[in-house]
Amino acid sequence: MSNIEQRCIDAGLKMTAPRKVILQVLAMAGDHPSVDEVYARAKEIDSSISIATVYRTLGLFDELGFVVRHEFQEGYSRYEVSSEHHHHLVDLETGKVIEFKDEQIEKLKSKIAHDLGYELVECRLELYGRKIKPDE
Amino acid sequence: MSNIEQRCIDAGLKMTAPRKVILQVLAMAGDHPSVDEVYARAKEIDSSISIATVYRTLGLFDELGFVVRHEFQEGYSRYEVSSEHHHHLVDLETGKVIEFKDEQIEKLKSKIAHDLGYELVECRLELYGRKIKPDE
DNA sequence: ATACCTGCAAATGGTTTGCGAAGTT
DNA sequence: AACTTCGCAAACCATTTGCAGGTAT
Repeated sequence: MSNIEQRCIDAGLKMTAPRKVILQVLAMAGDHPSVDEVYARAKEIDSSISIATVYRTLGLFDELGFVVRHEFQEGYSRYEVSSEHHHHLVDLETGKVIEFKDEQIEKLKSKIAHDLGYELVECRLELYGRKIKPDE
Repeated sequence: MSNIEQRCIDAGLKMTAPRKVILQVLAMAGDHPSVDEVYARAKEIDSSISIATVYRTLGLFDELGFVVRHEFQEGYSRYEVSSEHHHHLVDLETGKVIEFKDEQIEKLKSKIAHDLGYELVECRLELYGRKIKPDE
């Protein structure tokens, strides 16, 4: 039984077939799939699943903190299994999402908020860039 | 004639009544109004204006770089007259948007992108926080 | 005159939701 | 049995768009 599955049970959720399928999809996902992608992957396991359930389940998992919902500048949401705090760089040409972590940025963010008289609660930091090719 | 109005003419845009009204609204706005807010303010000047025109005009001004479109985590867009590069801190309690600039952050962003093999093209940096009250 | 613009209303598209049926505990 | 959860289809809602009439240049 997966880590999240146990946490679902602890949270009092019923372990239904669709949820197990979505959990399985998330466990296998090393990327940042959109709802449609999660739906497509889930359907390969059980074609009877409904996209409404995918939306509901991902929303639920987000509320419970099992996944993180991102809205990069694409017009739809992507989800990732939550892990250590990090930010993202989006490849403007391929759409590929790269994760990064930077201690200096973390400190700077808090400091800036503080200097403005605010306690930093959350933040969104996304870099959008183009891959540098050695030969140009 | 406003600065942007001149730039519209230079860009070859026809200076129609609706555009002048929206320009006037933007010139008066010191904040980050949503489309609905721009629409409401514009209607006070000329009630015949259509929200489709507000959407079209703001989209056009955004393309031309006269305004900047933001999508804070609210489910709709806000616009601001473009000025010097800066980022935003959103007050989670009031929704108020505070602008800030930080040279260190700018350098760090580029460095991070570079270290990942990318040229930084654009970025989104939003802080969300709660005001620190002296008595707590 | 002729592009370009506008208002209106309909369409879009991702996301949410009401409902009755089905599943979990 | 009691309460969730599901699939389906309809509803939502911000935004976009087709169209036919209007307007700046």
